[in-house]
Amino acid sequence: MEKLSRKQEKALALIAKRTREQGYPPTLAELTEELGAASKNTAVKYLRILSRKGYIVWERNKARGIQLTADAGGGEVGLPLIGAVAAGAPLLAEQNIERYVTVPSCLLQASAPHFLLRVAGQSMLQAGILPDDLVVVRAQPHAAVGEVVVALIDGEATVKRLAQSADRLFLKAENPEFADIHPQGEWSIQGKVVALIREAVV
Amino acid sequence: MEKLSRKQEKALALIAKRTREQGYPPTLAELTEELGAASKNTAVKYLRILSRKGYIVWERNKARGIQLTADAGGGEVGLPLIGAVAAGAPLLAEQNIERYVTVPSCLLQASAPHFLLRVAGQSMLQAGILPDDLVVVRAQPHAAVGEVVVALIDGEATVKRLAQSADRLFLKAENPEFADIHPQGEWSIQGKVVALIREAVV
DNA sequence: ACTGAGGGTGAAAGGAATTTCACCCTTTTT
DNA sequence: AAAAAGGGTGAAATTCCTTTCACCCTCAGT
Repeated sequence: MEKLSRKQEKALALIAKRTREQGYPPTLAELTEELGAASKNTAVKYLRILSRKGYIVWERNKARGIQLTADAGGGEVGLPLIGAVAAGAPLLAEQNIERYVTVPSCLLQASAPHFLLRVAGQSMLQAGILPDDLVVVRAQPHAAVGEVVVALIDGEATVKRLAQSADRLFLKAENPEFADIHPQGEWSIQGKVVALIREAVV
Repeated sequence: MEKLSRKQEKALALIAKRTREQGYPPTLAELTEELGAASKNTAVKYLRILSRKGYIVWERNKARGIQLTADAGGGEVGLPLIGAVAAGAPLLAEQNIERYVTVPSCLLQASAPHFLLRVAGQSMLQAGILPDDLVVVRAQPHAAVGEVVVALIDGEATVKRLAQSADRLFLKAENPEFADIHPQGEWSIQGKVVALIREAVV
C-alpha cells in the first residue's frame, strides 16, 4: 500500500479517532477544524488522497460518507461466529452463523475472508488454546504443515495442528492425552487460525 | 435497562447492522426505508424511544448523529494499550499508552475502566497465557484470591495469579519453572485480567 | 524554467439530512 | 370512558454537508 506523508497520516489518525470515540466519522467541517485548517477544501483534498491510496472508502454526496478500510489500522470488522455446524451445509452457510462479533482488524490478514469459531475440548491445551476460546480463522482450503488449522471431519469442525507423515497429512492435537487424527473418509481444511480471543479468563 | 418492543428491537438491530457493515450509522431517510416506513417521522420516534431507554446516544442536529451505547450489543470500545511502563508514573498515565486497540465490548465488564497489557515471558503458560498475548484488564485495586491479576512491583507490570498464604497475599506463576513472588517492598494490584487477545497464532 | 504534487484559502451553490407541524389509528393502562 | 403510549403518514422549513471554482504558495524532479 502506498505510503502516507506525515500530514496525511495525521488526517487518517484523526478520522480513526473520531470514528472510534464517537461511533461515526467526522464531517468535512469537523475534519477541517481538527486539522487546524481554514478551508473545507483542504479536508476534501486529504480525503481524495487517502481514498486514492486505499486507506478509506469515500462515498461522495453522503454526509460522513467516510469508511476506514480494514488496512487502515485501528479499524474493526464484524466477523461471523460459527455456531453449531449443520450437517452437510458448508461451514460459512448462513444457518451456521450464530452472531456477529466485532474484531479489531489488526488481528486479520489483509482483506481475506475470516470467521470465528468457538473451541470445544482441551485438545489444544499445550498451544495455549483453551475450551470456549474464540479462534479467528482465515478461510482458506490449504495450509502449511505445522500451522494450526480448522478442519471439517464428518461434518464436525475441529481445531488441530496440521502434520505430515510420509506421504499424507494428518491432524495432531497439542495435548498428550489426545491421539492424532488420521482422517479416513472425506475431510477438508476450512482455514488457518490466525488469532485468538478469550472471553473469560479464570 | 428498560425493555424494547419487537419493532424497537428491530430498529436497533438495523442501526447496529448498518453501523457495523458501513462504518457509520444510517440517516433518518435510510432508516425509514429499512424500517419499511413511509415517513421520516416514524424513524424519529423510534430514535426518541431508543435514546430515552438508553440504547443509543442521539445527537440532535447532526447528520447520522446516532451512537450505539456499549450495552446495545455488538458495540466496541477503544482501549489503551500500555507499553513500556515509565518508572514512577501511574500505569494509566498518558506517557505509558502505546496506542489504542478496538475491542468488542462483549469482552468487557459493564462500564468499568479497562486497559490492555502485552504479556512478557512464559510465566503463565499453564493458564493458556502466552508471551505477546494482549490481556484485557479491568482496572481495580483489589481482586479475589485465585484470580489472574496485573500487579505493579518495583515499577514493573506483571501478570500473575493472586494467591494467599496464612495471612498475606502473594503472586503465583502458572509455570513450574517460575517461583512464586512474595513481594518485599511496595506493590499494588492494578486490575484483574478478564479476557485475552492473541494476535499471532503459530 | 517548467511541471506536478502536496498543502492551503475563501466563498457560493446545490443537495442532504434533520426538525417540526398537524393529523391519523390501535392498544394498553388508569 | 378517557388518557397515555406505541406506531404511523406527509409536507414544509431550516439547518447541515458536500461540492466545485478560482487562486495562492512551496518544494522536488526534469
